[in-house]
Amino acid sequence: MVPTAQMTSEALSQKLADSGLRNTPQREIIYSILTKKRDHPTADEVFARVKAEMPTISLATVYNCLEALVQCNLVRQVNFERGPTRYCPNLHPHAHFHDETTGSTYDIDLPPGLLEQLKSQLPVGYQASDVEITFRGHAAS
Amino acid sequence: MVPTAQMTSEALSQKLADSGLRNTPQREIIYSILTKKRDHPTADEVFARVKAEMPTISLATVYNCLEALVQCNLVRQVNFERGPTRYCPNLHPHAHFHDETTGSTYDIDLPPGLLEQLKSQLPVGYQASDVEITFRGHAAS
DNA sequence: GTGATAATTAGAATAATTCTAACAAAATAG
DNA sequence: CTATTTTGTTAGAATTATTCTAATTATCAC
Repeated sequence: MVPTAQMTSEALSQKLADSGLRNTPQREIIYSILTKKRDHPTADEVFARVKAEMPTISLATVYNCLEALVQCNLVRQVNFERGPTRYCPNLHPHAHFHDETTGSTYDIDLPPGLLEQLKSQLPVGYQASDVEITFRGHAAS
Repeated sequence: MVPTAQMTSEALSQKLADSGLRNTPQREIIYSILTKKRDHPTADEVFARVKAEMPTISLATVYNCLEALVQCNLVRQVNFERGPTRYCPNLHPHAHFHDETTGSTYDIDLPPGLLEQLKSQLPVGYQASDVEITFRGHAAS
């Protein structure tokens, strides 16, 4: 996987401000946790990780901060079969692969134009703003 | 949409038996409700519809029966962004389109081989048994 | 600094689903 | 065909993930 550059505190603040939101220590830590280990953690898992650095944080704040990061397009929510929502800081269009044995989620890069190609195959009158592709199976690696 | 032939009571019983399950009046009514109006109802919506015909049925039974129909591969579960699970008797491989304005879900037929083509593009070591494609947007019709 | 606005927090509330235990129906054994 | 076992249904409690509420705290604009 290509390591993505860490966003500066200022860039994060700017992104938040663009959506009318403020930066806070909680939001910053949570965003850094998501970029540090891109394993699609749930809110509970994020809560556990952030508590190590900021023991007084509450689960409600974790949910609120994650929502703020989703609002300002720094993080995407990933859902799989009514399991808890997972959070993904990979903003490039990509699909997800769900390993049925381990429960792990992997990002899958898609050939450029594939999503547009899929959208173009919709029947007349269907205008898709987004396409979500999820693979389910077993990953060898 | 292509109207699909109604399955006979015997065929339903056979399908259930194949998975070691019995047929019951509840399972039969619920399956008929799903095939009658293929609008991807939630368990609650199925409950409301079945109560018209069988007022004494319980919501737990609706969940149990839907699960039985899923077990014997007569019905598929469809999930969208942590909303309640929806039930779909369309067994042909297909995608779903979620209308953001109405909340309706539509089946989208896919060109034959497209799912296999997608699976073949996975990195080495990723073996997908299933691919799920969900479009989100606005349907004109 | 002061008032307004926004964010955090703890705990209560909610929604969808699953579990539990009791009862009923159906299949199987004697 | 009756007894026994198995399976299915039911009502209500429990669970899980998430959201809401109200109080407190922090930050911003002046």
